[in-house]
Amino acid sequence: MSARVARHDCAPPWALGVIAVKTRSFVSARMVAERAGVSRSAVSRTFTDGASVSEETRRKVLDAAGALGYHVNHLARGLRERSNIVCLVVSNMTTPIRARMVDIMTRQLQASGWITMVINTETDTESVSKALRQTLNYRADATVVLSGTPSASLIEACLANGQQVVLINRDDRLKGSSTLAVDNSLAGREALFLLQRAGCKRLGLVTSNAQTASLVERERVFVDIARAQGLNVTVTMAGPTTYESGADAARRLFGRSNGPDGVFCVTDLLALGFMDVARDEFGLRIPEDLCVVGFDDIEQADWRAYQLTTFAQPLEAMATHVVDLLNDSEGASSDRKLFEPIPIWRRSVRPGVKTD
Amino acid sequence: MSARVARHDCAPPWALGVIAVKTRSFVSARMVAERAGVSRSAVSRTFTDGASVSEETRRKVLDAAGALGYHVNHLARGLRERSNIVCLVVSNMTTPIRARMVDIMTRQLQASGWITMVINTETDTESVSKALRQTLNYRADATVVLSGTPSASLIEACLANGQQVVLINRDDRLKGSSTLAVDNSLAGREALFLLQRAGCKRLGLVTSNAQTASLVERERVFVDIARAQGLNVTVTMAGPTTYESGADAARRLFGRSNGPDGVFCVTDLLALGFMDVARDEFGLRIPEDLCVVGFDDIEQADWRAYQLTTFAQPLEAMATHVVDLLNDSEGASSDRKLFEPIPIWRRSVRPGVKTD
DNA sequence: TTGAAAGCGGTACCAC
DNA sequence: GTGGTACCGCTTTCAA
Repeated sequence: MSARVARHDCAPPWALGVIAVKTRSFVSARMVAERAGVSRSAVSRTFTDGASVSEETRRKVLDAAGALGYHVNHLARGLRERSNIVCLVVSNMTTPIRARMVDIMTRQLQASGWITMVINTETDTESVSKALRQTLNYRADATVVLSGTPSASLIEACLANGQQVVLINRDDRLKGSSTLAVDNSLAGREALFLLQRAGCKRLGLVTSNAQTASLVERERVFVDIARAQGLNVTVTMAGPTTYESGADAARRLFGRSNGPDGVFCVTDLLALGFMDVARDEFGLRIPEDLCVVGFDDIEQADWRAYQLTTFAQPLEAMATHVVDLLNDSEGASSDRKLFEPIPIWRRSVRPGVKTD
Repeated sequence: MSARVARHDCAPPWALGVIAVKTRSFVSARMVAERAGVSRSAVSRTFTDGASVSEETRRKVLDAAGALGYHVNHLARGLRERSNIVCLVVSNMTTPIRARMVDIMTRQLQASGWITMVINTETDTESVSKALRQTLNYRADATVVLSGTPSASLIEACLANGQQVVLINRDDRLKGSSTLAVDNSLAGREALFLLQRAGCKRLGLVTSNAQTASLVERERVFVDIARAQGLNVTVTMAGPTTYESGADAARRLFGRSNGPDGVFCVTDLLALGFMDVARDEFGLRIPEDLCVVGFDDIEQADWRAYQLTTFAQPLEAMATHVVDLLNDSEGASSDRKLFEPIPIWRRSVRPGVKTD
């Protein structure tokens, strides 16, 4: 691990009154008790919710605590009870959608009294494993996996240790873990519908090589339904789930004759890169010559340069559900909840010719 | 706080061998010791770096630990020694630049053996206070403030409790805390130089109402130097540090006659909104009619729709410095390190007429 | 090398 | 209501 050496290079707490120089180290309940002239138990009770302390004692304790700068040690508390720690496992944190997920999750967890340990992982299993072990080391009460691909065995270790495990937008549906996901097939179906209604004839689909369950599902449904209707779909997979991959996809698709006039990009980031190249390098007008649908509704999709029609994930609702799950703990552990993506209408798809 | 009730609603560990049903709760060293037929001390030593265990014992312990799924309890360990926890205080996490900071910081901290607790705060002092108290509750060894405005008194509480405190890009230079910042005056100066070299005559500056030390400094230097040269600068402050504010700023600046032809936006996000409106709503060509310089070098600045000339913060180097600071702990606690922003040349500023 | 025992900071249970 | 005590899980002397 780390190569740090420093230990308690400072006066022990009980030397406090004597030395009084640069105290260092944390204040303990014992110190507060001494100063307040009460027992440690009294101090503990003062800071415990269902207490039973006289107003008098309470005040003395609070005064002493304030003067000393006392803070209850949750590490010690977590020794007997729950640690109140939630581990958030996430990869690709800089992606706008992921950043928002982390933002919303941490915010809601915090508001509900949890403390969040963020484990930032590469997508590969190895680094997730290392990370998850930390989860266990710190006795997290729960692990929430936003992304990355943890090995089933490790998740099982978390479960075996009594942790709650919540998987978001992933397929591995392990016994004992809760899963929440966005209804990707709905998005795929709806995307196709939007493009068809706009009168698009030559359909394209742009995806990444990440091949996440979510991505694959969106693609599958879009393509299947289209083909069932006798429509061909040109599928392009240009690289990771990035702006650049979207740009590359556009070059491939329009580099040959007869490019598509309606494209579903399984991610906004792909869509934005795709749009830029379609316009700049191939002179296509959006939505006149080309309609584009994305997924995620990242902030940039609303920027004037794009105005991308897309689907929003109900992130706040999803986070609320996670928090509820954790707070219940008993409540229906091994379930799967599906959230409906919300279509966001902007200008990258033509208004559509009503045919009713 | 939270309203959760559940306690150890499960068989005690020592019932394991007997009941063997849905074990739950964490495995302890004692259980490993029993199974391995050694003392608890032996188990502890096996997992301590400078151990002194016979190969035989070690193997027995590791076998038992593996079978039981044992993980050292860092909470208990942190009771006597350092907790190895670092608190990362951050606000506005969805902002691209902030997301990257969090990403890089967590990654490097992790790599160096630290575990990161993320405290997501509104920018207001109150919520930061609440958050920082958590820091103390969990006995974090250090607190790293990426953004938000913690009250000086709380920071002092952290310091008094022996925490290391590192402030990034903030001005509050408290005794005992380390500060790292980007050289904002250099950026302001350089931005002005770029615009002048491009032949811009009517200068503008777009900032936000956040009035961070960093933002103020960039503005101050840009404006001061320009005025010292007899050039006037129109300063616009449209709202928070967002894309929309940049857009609004453009509307204000170009809504009247004789708008600027060279603008320094103190943040990329402002710059991108500014560019979109300048082009779409006022028909200005960039860089022919209008030159724009930003700051941060967020990913979007490199997108084809923008190609913004800007300054990058050397985030990796900064994170490395933070980690070094934490690992040293002794090393020059109360210092301030300045990092040079790196100019990134793109196409939002004209090549510039050399005049040498 | 090993095991026993003390202590880290709290909370819960116990009499008083 | 209050203080004493046991115990949470670990590391660390200290003898053996």
